[in-house]
Amino acid sequence: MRLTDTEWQLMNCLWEKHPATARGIAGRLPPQVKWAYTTIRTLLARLADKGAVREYKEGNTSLYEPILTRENARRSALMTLVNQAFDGAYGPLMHFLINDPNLTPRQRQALEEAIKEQPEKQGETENGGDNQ
Amino acid sequence: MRLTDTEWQLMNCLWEKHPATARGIAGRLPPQVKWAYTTIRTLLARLADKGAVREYKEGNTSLYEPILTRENARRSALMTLVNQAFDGAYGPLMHFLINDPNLTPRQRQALEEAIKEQPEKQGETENGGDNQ
DNA sequence: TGACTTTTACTACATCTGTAGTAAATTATA
DNA sequence: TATAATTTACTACAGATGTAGTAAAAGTCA
Repeated sequence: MRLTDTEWQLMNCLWEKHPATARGIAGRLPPQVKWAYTTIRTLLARLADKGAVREYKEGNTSLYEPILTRENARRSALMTLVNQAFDGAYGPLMHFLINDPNLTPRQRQALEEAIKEQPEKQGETENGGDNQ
Repeated sequence: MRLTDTEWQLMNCLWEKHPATARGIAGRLPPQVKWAYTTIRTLLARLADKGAVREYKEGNTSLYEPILTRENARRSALMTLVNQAFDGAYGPLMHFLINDPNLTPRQRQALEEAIKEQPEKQGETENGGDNQ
């Protein structure tokens, strides 16, 4: 399951608190995000189409609930990144992380330890059952 | 600079060897990827538009060369991921990594060390000058 | 109950992405 | 130097994404 930028924003709100109404989500979006109410509805409908959320009615009002877990969404986003940008292996990703300038020396050292025994080509597992 | 899926494929070829012709790139794409020659040209033109590659002529033939570095492309892809999926902080990402089932116990242990002194909210730096 | 406010159900529309096709110009080749 | 193969320069077009708008139905409140 791939999420778009806007879908991540909504899902982040939903994971934080659910079930939620469109209005409720609107209230918990980051302050810079100023979407029309109908925009939020449109995006939620698309998420429901994809099977990432479930929509049900309470009286006349729609409530939304995540089906896709945060865990799984993260896993597949990370796999996508690793596959496209890091040769499909965690090793290069970790190498990259240890060169990040805002790591502390101790963190860097610990990461180096982790990489030492990195087997070849981890993370090449091609999206098999990443949903739910 | 954001790259799309197809753009990553081309850039990966270009970083590996450049300058390169469209035909040459076609030859170095992964075998499952079977794009028409003109598709590759279209994508390269879009990359040139974005300023990710430079296109120049050798006689009648176009040669391409990356302008965006692999390093920077990786950095910004990682930042995007961290921002949208991991609360804008490396900590949760690392937590996630240590729970990956195909880590060795020693790696896991080393990563745990790295996380211990994780400062709050790293990686929240909002895409400021991530190009070039 | 009449007048707002909210919600729903649809529709809209520009841009971006994936994936070419065509015609004309250039280059290689028999 | 015809003919074939390659490259260029443009155009095309469907599906995904971002971002709403409108009209009608339902709910709320004076």
